Amino acid sequence: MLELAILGLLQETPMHGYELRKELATKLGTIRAAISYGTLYPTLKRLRTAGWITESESDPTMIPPMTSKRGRVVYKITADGKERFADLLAQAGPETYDDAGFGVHFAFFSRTDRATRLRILEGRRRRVEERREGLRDVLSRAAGRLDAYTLELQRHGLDAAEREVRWLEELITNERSGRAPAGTAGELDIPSAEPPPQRTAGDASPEPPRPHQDRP
Amino acid sequence: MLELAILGLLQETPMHGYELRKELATKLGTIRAAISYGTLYPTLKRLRTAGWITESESDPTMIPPMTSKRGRVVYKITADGKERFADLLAQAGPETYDDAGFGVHFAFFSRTDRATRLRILEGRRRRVEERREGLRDVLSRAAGRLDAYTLELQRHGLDAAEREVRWLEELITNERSGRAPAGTAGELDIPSAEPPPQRTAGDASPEPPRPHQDRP
DNA sequence: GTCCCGATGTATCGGCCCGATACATCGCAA
DNA sequence: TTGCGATGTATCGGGCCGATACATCGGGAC
Repeated sequence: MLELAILGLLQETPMHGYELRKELATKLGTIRAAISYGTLYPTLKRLRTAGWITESESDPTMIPPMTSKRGRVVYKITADGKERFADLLAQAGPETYDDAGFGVHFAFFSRTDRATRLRILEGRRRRVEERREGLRDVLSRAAGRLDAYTLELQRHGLDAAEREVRWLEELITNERSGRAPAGTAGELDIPSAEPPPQRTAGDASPEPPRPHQDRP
Repeated sequence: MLELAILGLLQETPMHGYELRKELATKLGTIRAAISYGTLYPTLKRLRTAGWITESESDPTMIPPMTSKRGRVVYKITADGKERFADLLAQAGPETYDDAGFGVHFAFFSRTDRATRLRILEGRRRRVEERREGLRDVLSRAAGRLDAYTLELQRHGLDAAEREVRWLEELITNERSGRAPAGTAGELDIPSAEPPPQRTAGDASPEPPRPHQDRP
């Protein structure tokens, strides 16, 4: 999951680790507070070994605020890396629908075609609905077995789940209303051995989402 | 964190692994869907090594639905384990206030004294408030730098954070109104080298929480 | 009758990710 | 000039996960 996020950010511009961490924190602020260096650097090494990115010493004269010759390593995405990024964006496994996975995918929706966006949104919705049903079951059937605090926790969780389903519903409606994407509401998971044509960048998402009513 | 949860459940009644996993799933349904066996069994082994629990082959004649002589291992908490559980419940580190840590602690609030409950509730509130402020900052200052989908994600996250703060506020008010716990609202983190007197079980939480308005 | 399937049950392995820690430099203010 | 906070790279032990393997039990399909 982190792999996808890193590739996505490096697609915009090359960066060194520290910078990357900060960008990651603001882009994924909802998902995780800040990525640990104990995660970041090993992951970067892994990506480098795989050939998705390159490491290089930064040219000291190019960085205005830093005149030093210290070892700042700048990471840059490769052509293979861009391909990999596109693959990861388009393909959706089970881990695409948990909190972290969905968040990362969603954060890069502006680089995802509408069909994939819908597929992921609906997959996530299904996941949250299941969670919601589970909580409802517990609250109705096992209510007597649990103490008041545990029940309160479940209630709060149920509330959050219901709210997220509604949010997803709005987003899905929005996506569809842009223009109906060929298929009707029936069959949503096309086998899709091939990811969509993948034009290099900045083609998708003509209209932005605005499903949230502004709170005063 | 899992350690606390296991000790807490085994305090109620001895269990074997499979059962434990199911109980864990219903008790912590909001926190994590279901604990992995790849986590559960190593953790149980760790707890056994530490002396907090004992493993024993179940007496086949005692289990009504199962007449077999198969190797079902029943885990039981020890006296040391109960002490350990009380310690973990009372002491709160930084990890007590993240999603998972807070959830587990909250789930066992009925076995926690009021002072500790308040301390944890307020610590969690502070944590969520920080998160909320961070999201507000991003939404106001860095709005231009981010695409519409990323912003929508932040908005949804901010909404959830605001909602949780309100929830915590209600819970805190509730706790306080039960009876004012000696100290005023000023100093909340007593050094507390010793956990509260620890009467073996079933003493805390005279009145249950009901901060949630019933939705129809 | 028997055959297979889903629930029950225990256990390991590779891998991701985290917090703690160590170390070094830069700009700035006391 | 001293020292502190931000910047910057990196490793280590350990928790937790998903995938996998293996075995038994009760019951329904055939």
